[in-house]
Amino acid sequence: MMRESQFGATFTRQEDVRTLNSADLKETEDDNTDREEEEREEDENGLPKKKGARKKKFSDGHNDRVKVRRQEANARERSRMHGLNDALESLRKVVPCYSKTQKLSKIETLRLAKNYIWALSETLSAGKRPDLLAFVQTLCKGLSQPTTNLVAGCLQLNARNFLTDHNGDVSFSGRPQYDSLYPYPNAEMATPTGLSSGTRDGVKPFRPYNYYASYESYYDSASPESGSPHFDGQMSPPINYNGIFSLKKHEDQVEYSKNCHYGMRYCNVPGRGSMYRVSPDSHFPYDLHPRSQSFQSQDELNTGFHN
DNA sequence: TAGGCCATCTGGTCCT
DNA sequence: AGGACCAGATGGCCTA
Repeated sequence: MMRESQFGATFTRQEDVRTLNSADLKETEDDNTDREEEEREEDENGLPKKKGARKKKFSDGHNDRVKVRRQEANARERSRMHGLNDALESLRKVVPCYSKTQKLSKIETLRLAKNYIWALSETLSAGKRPDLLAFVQTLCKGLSQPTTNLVAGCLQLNARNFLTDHNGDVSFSGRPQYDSLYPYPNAEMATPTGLSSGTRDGVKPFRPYNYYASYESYYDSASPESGSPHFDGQMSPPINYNGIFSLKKHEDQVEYSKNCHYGMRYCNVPGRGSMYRVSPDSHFPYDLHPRSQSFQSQDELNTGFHN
């Protein structure tokens, strides 16, 4: 069954030129090849009309060569597309949201990359430290809601979202992530190595939440009086390392780069020699890979933000 | 089940 | 002539 094309102009042409799948190919390829030089004339409706069965016969050897060339072209095309996908995968790893299990689609990856470049350019041209919310808004422009949620979720990664268990593994605490941006009144700040009682025992049930809408409402409501969130003077513009934003000082970024050439999932926990990982039974929806250094920086971020 | 995303096949066009 | 690139068609898989 022919799928209706959304482009009417090409549809009429495609009615006559049926695209063949691999199964069809075997049956009709020889026939199509034979018609290659068939002469045509127009009928009373101006449509091409077959003049007659003047098929040019090709040898089996020629037909075989045609088949082989087509197969080779298919292989090249596959290889080309794989190269394209590899490049896209590389791009996924450097845009501000990388998850191995919940991959961004191709189009969303390109959109996010474009926004990221734009946001960084704006930061550079402004010559001052960016407002995180404005940065996030730029980042999420034109993205689908799920992708916006994913990006927002990535940006809200917080040290207190991860608990170190007795094995040294790191699991998600289950605390709603929007707490990091919208703390409950009197919420305590957690330390990198532990949580206050209010976070672990008082876990609030996760509920659907529109991150982007919350960003917007917060941002829109910000006034000079209330003050949009600012970071303290030690913060740098948000820099992405394999999907995790960092506001750490530059020397720490350099240090991180030296230690983590292959991305955060290969970073060792200081003093333990094992890797951080998100517990499989965690409630965190993405298999993000927190790096040890991010613990302090994320708290710095939140401290600065909350203040 | 519909819709989104993806891989693959395919023929057309352009370039070397 | 042959390869690269492109876009349309198609079917499979997954998810809401």
